[in-house]
Amino acid sequence: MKIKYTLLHKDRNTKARYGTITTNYGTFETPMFMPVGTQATVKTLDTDELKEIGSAFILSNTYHLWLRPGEDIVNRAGGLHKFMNYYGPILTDSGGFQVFSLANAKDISEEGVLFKSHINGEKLFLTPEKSIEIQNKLDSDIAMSFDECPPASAPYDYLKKSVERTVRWAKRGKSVHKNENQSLFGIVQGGTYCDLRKYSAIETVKLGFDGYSIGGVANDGESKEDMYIAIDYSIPYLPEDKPRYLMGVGEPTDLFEGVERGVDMFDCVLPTRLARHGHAFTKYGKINLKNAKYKEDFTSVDEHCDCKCCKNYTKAYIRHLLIANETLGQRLLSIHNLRFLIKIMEEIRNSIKEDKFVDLKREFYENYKGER
RNA sequence: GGAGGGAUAGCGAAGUGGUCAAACGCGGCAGACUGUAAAUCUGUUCCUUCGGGUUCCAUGGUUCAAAUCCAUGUCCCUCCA
Repeated sequence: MKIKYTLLHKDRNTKARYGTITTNYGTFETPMFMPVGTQATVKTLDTDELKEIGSAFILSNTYHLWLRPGEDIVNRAGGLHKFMNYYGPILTDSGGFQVFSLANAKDISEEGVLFKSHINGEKLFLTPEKSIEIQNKLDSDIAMSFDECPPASAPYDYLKKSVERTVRWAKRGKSVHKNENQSLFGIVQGGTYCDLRKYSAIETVKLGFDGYSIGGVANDGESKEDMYIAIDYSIPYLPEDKPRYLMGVGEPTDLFEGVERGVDMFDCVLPTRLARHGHAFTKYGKINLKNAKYKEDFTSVDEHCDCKCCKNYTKAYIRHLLIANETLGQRLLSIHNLRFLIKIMEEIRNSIKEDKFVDLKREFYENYKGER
């Protein structure tokens, strides 16, 4: 079946909303944060651990799985869930972001995008139709339309052409989407331009998708303000009865800002990447566990956290693991950072239900400062 | 006892008359990271009141100039007896 979004409560003071998404793997509350598992794995975690920290949807990536191991292998394995042993909902990104992020993917035409494989340099051509076909075979619960994700610094004229083409790509992708067990989302682009966001949203919504994403907001040194503007320019044109997904975001404060503006779904590599690089989110801000000041700090990473890293280990131990290049350190911090964001979302949902989102946000910001 | 090789910044290791406060690696200290080409990348690492000061085992010497050449000493390594 397709996913079903149910709007259950609108916050009295902001555009924040509480709802549920029903999937083949159960019903999950929104707003939600989705861990990223590009290559059919949330780096360093196994699927039991994902369940333990309360993850619902996780992401995977069309481009990466297309290259390796290939969508046919995943398909013959019985689909992505079975292949990776994750029996929860999975969303696959279309490869659109890779058009932007891979240095070798520069040849963009109406037909599609010419990539040079980052693995072996092989020339590969990805089209909107191909992306959807691959995602059909991967058998994710939500497929994303193939979009171009240009940097916000791109000139207006380019962004305009790109947005128009992305709408045409969305239409082409939708026309070949056959998997009745899979939902399909459209993506709103348009940088920080009000008219482009409006055009992109209205035209994409006309095509009729199961949900709508706001893309191109976390690129290329773009400022926070630009991100918030892009959301504000897009949301008014999205239907209330479909989920809104802010792609590639974010930091703890970004989640609050997004929810406040009416976003239901978020994903970001940051919690896991920061973890692998030794950084942890805490109630009082981000900390770098590799810093010498934690050498003899025998307290937990975040005393307010209920994850197994914080319940069982000390900063000094985690630091030792990181410095000694032991992967357990990266694993434990990944678990913590993901749990931190997922727990924020739990608190956010509860606050919306009681119309206290503004209070929760204020309280969070009062505590969450820079480095501690 | 004989023959030879070596001692360079926290460690390893280049450099064999001036362009050397001394390559490079590791270690140390910090920073970046937002739909993951990312267990990655960047900066920094003798002292300094930022003018400069003091270094390449020690001492003495040659030279306008020495980590680099010479002498002596100390310590280390290899081989032969």
